[in-house]
This record gives sequence, C-alpha cells and structure tokens, in this order.
Amino acid sequence: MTERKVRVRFAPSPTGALHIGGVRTALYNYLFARQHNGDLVFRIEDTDSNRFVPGAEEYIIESFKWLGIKFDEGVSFGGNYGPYRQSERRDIYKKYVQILLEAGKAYIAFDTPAELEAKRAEIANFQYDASTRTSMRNSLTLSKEEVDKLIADGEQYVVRFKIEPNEDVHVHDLIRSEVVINSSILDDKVLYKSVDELPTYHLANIVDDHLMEITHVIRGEEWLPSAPLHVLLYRAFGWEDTMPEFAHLPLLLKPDGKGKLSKRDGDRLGFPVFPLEWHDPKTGEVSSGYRESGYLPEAVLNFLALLGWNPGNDQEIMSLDEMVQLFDVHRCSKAGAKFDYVKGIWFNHEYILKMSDEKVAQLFVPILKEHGIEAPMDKVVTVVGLMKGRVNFVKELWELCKFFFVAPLEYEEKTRKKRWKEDSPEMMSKLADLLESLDDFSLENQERVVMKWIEDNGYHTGNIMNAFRLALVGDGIGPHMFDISALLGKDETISRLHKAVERDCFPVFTKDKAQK
RNA sequence: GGCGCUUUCGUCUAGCGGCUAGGACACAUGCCUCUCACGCAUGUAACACGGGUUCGAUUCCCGUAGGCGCUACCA
Repeated sequence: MTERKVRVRFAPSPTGALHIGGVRTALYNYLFARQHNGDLVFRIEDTDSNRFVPGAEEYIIESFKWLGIKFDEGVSFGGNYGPYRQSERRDIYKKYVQILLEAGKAYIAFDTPAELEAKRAEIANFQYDASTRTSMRNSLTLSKEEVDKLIADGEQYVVRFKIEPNEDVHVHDLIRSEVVINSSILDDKVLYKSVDELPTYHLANIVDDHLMEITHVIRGEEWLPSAPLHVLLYRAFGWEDTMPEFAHLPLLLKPDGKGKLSKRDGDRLGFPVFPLEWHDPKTGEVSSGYRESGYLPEAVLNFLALLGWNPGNDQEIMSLDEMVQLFDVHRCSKAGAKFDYVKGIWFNHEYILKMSDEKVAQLFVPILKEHGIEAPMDKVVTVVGLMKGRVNFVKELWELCKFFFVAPLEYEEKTRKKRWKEDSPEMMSKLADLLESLDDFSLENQERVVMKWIEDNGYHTGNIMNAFRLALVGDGIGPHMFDISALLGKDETISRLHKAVERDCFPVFTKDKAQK
C-alpha cells in the first residue's frame, strides 16, 4: 500500500450548531489520526453561500476545544495546505473546473433552475444524464459561438460532470468492503455554479482532499451514495493512485421511533443534541448543550465512541488515550445506532465516580456560589467524597448536599410522620446534652459514645438515629449520621437538635414529585 | 418510485459453521443498612421471515419483509 503519512479531515459546513453525530465523526477521525501518528485537518466547507450562519464556525471550534479533540491544522489552527476555508479557495476550484472542461469531462449547462423544475414535473424520474443531456441547453448541444455569446451576455450557467453510462463503479469501503454502483444511475452532477463562482460540495471535496493529501475519508453514511461519483472524479483528474480510502460510518438514529437523530428529538425527550448551548442567530431559538447540561467532556466522548464501535471486549469505560490505542475502523458497526441518551447519563455518573473528590469539588464550588454558599474547600471536598456516588451530574449535588451548608428550616412531611415519634423531642434533648458533654467530637468517638448510650438505656437504634437525621437534615436522606454530625461540628449539630425540639419538627414540606 | 446500505435481548453490542447465544444501559428482586442512595448479587429479555449450501447454521448464499440513507445550482 502507500507509504504516505496518514492524513484525515473533519470538514463541517458552518450552517448551524455542530450535531452530536458530527462530533462522533470527528472523534473517529481523531482516533484514527492519533493512532497512525497522522494529521487531523479542520476544513470549513462553506460553498453554499445561502446557508451560511454567522457564528457557526466559532461555535464548532469552541465545541472541540471543550471536548478535548485537537486538530493539527486547519481553520484557526494554521498549516501548510491552506487556506482551509473553501470560500477562500475559489481560484483553485476554477482552475480544476477548467481542466475538466478542457478534457471534455465536464460541460457547461445553461438550463435554469426553473426549466429543470419544469422538466422534472413533466417527466417522471427525470435525470440530467447521458440519456437526456443531448436535449438540454448546454455546451454539448450548442455551438461554441452560442456558448461564448451566452456567457458574454452574462447568462448564468453551471458546469456539469459528464458521466459515461453503463460502467460499474467499485467503491472500496473500510467498513462495508466493496460497494458497486452502475454509473447509469448517477446524474451529471453540478460541479460549479457561475452565480456565486463557487463549486459544489463534490468538486471542492475532491480537489481539497487531493491537494491536502488526505489519505482516509471517514464520514457519515449519507455520503455512501455519492462515493462512486467521487471515485469517478478522482479518475477524471487522474488522481486515482492517491485516492483516499473510504469509511462510511453508520448514522445516529432517534432513540424512539424512526429516522435519524434530530434536534427535535432532544427537545422532545429532554437531552442535548449539541455539544454546547446554541443560540440560533436567525430564529433566536436556544438549544441546550452537553456542556451546559453538566456533562463531562470525557464522558460524552466515551459514550459517543461506543455508539457504532466497540473495542471487541467488554471494556466500556475508556479514556481518550485508551480509545486511540483500541480504535479500529474495521470494528465499526454497519447499521445505524439509536441514540441511547440514558446510557449517556450513566457514563457521566461513572466519570464522576472516577474523578477525584478534589476535581469534582472544583466543579461544585461555582454551584454552591450560585446558592450563596462560600464554604472552605476541605469541607466541600469531604462532602463531595460522601455524596458524589449518588449523582449523575455535579449540579444534582446541591439538592442532596445543601443540609451540610444550610440548617433546615422545614422538615419533610412523610419523614416526620414516620420518624418523629412522641418521645422524639425528649430523646433529642437528651442526645443534645450527651453530645454537649463530648470533648472529642470526632466521628469515631461520637459513634462509640452514642451507640453505647443507646445500648445502655435500651433505646431503639432506628428511632434515635432517624429522629437525629430528621433534626439535622430535615429529611430522611443522606450518608451515615455521624459523618454528617462530625462534619457539621459540635455547635451546629447541637443547635440543629435544639431547633428541631423547639419546633417539634414543624413546619413541614412535601416533596413534590411533579416538579422534576 | 429508483439506487444503495442495513437487520442478535426494549437500547448499545459480542459472536466471524458446532456456545446453556456473552457484556453493558434500563427494568425487577435480594443483600448491605440509622434513612436515602452508591455498591454488590441475582433475574426477566434477542438471532426478522422463507428458501437453500452443509453432518450441522445466529454465522455462508438467494429471496421476502422491515429499517435507514441518497435521489438539488445543500452539505
């Protein structure tokens, strides 16, 4: 095979937010490049001036920065194969269009969009190809003089690829092995439009991949039908010997129902489909992002990687570096994968579990601040250590942990009803007195003394501990009691006990299940 | 409609002629326990259908059906 350095590219169109499927495509390209000590190129395919959306390019770059996917060259990264924005490569494309024209492998067509539309309405399954081009207005049916005159008169035209019929075109695909399509079913694709002096995707793509010395094209399955066209283009230019290898990835599908994953599904089922929050400049609509929803970038990448690929064993939790080692494009699945966002939540849980208490605490501090809490770091770290296993997202920590920082003002009704007995005020007073007498308020000492006190007096452990919990937490949840009281400290613990006794654990609140 | 791709538990998937069809998420149950979780254990659950090939098909081939994609002067 070739000795060329591996070079792959991710080439989005700046038409809006980066779709999560695009993120996965980029990830696979990244893994492939890293694994082969190759380069990953970031190219912007903005050949459709009508669909350009301001801010989209910046959004895409920021997304990858957050995710931790690094490019070696391209828009905003520099490199020796630029420019990397297709709208800045007009002259290059013009030159190659000319080459095809001169070689008789492409021709100029003057049929207006309206005329074509009429044709399509008139003839079922109309296709601009070998069977119909002789009856259309193009440089094959018009004389050289007529063509020149039309152009001189400012008539708009397009350049079409002249596809020879009845030829079996073989596309070798790394995931699907060989795909064969007969050239007769391909139409004479528009390669270039005079209106904006820009090529269409197909031409620009082939020219750029060739000039940028791309060795492997890893892209979504939606491109499979046009792969034969691309092969034909490489051939027309005489570049077949350096034509990249293709790998067409299966698509990401709706979690339920049918069809490919769309932004609507996210809104409908409550999960993001974009890496970052996206503010649509045209509609003003705001779409949620994985970052803002509290996902860890490593978890998102890990989750995405396994949607359509697996390392061949049971390992599911993998760092980016591990994935680089394990990735194998031949192990990609062929069929589309329903987007299992519930599993994505599980990945986030696993990554929080895996992350050090210190790091999670750092993420928790801003959330505490939002609630007006400024706590010493060591306390936050301890709380996180006690509680992080219970959540899927760092932000969920607040609801579960707030009692560590704020004394309860109300007590959960159901728990009060169940755990606050007739004699609880009396018992809690006694407990407060007992704790008051302690010089050593450590977890171990408290536990030893209190448990002995319970045993000596023949109390019921559950009654005491549950009332104790209700007094300190205001609810029937949380870690072991002495973890709580030790962290709260002697004064705060006793204060909360006294308050609970005074109030008799009133007022109460109910957990409204309806509100999320 | 045409062309192409595709088809294993509800979901993501392992399997590459002979297996009690494995794992993970979700779900259920149990254990742990002062509560709620975490965790751990166990369980429910799949080879789309019909023909071949073969001693033997989840696996190979051909159909059918379903799904997905493409079918633009969009990518």
